[in-house]
Amino acid sequence: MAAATKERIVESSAELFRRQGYAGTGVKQIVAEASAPFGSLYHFFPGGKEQLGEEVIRYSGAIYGQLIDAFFVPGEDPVAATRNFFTAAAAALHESNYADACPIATVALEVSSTSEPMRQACADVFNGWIDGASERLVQGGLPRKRSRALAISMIAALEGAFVLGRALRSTEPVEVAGATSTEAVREAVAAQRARRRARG
Amino acid sequence: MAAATKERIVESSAELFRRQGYAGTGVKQIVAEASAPFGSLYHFFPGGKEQLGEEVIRYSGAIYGQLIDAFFVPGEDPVAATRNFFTAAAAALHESNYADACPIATVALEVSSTSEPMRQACADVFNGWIDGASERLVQGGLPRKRSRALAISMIAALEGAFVLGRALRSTEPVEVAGATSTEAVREAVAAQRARRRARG
DNA sequence: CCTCCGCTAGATAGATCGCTCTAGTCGGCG
DNA sequence: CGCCGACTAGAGCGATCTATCTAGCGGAGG
Repeated sequence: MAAATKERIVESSAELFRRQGYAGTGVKQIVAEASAPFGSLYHFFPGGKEQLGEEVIRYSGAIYGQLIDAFFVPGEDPVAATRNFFTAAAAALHESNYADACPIATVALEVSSTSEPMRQACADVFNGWIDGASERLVQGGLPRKRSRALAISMIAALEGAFVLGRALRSTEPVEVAGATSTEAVREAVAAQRARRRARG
Repeated sequence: MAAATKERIVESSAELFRRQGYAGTGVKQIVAEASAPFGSLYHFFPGGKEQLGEEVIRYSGAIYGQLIDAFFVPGEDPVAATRNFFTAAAAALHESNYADACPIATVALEVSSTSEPMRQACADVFNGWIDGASERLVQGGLPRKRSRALAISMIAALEGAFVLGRALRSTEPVEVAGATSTEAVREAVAAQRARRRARG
């Protein structure tokens, strides 16, 4: 089926955008990487490169969101989940030779002031991640407000650690951010337990 | 003097790169924004756009490093410094209509896998920030190792919060990351005080 | 079988890219 | 003054950019 071509275009774009950004990737390079005919790109994405960019953001965002969900399993220890998540992120960064970090951060920074539809797509993805992680922490027994703050802190720490890690070619920032985030979750859990005990 | 032209080119480039990235900014746009003759760009930067990019990274990095230093004054409370720094960052983000966040993060992500000299420039800048902030925390009474971890966590938290904040058009991530970082510094200071008391 | 249409295929347009080149201006110095 | 080097000024090169256009392939439905 021909839909496979569209999928290949999206996947190749996702990989290229992640490594070299949106503006730094040409449509010719995309179709070459995807082994797709040039005309197909404009057949599936009549809105051109910008529409492709938006769909790639949402696609990559959904994949990475599932990855987050895979670590923060309801009912299991959120402290261990946080630690494991950052450890896995550090390993993936290292194994890809510091190329594959966040799939949308590069594009997000590029387009936040230049393309409203793409910026909106990034915002939707980030909000999805925040809400998802937050929900899992709530299920882990933390108060809603505290969970949201932790989720934002955690995602911000990861994104920033990726920025530093890619430039420094080191996993240290991811490891350090992971330790700090894990500690923050541990304290939140402890504080909540203490509150429950006090209440009875 | 003619050096003023070079300075205008660097400053205009810094602003454009920060908002739309390196690949998304053309040299024609740079000289137009700087009101500089086109030929001057290649007179001052014979290495072309890449050399300009590298110098802009180092220039912007130095400016922002001074900003960090201005908040973390030796002898003053590092907890308050952290809080004030993030508060100021949130205000700057809001006032620039979510355009001016980190001056080099966008470029750092773009070039980390595509230009070794520019990637190295970003690494040098980040290392400078980390060492600078770390040194200030040491002067504030914290152990060296703990200071480095805090500095990395703080800078990563800020960078990530900028990524989220620009896309979401909200200062919430910066505020939340600031609160988390401030709390981490507060705990480190408290722990160090306790250690000192125990030792006598 | 034939027609229709989703899709493939790529040539090509028109603009823009980074960059080179020559010509010219200007101030300072011998 | 005469000269020289630093800088200005922009035309223009080849390459590459995004996007459009026409032409044709090939399977499904009438």
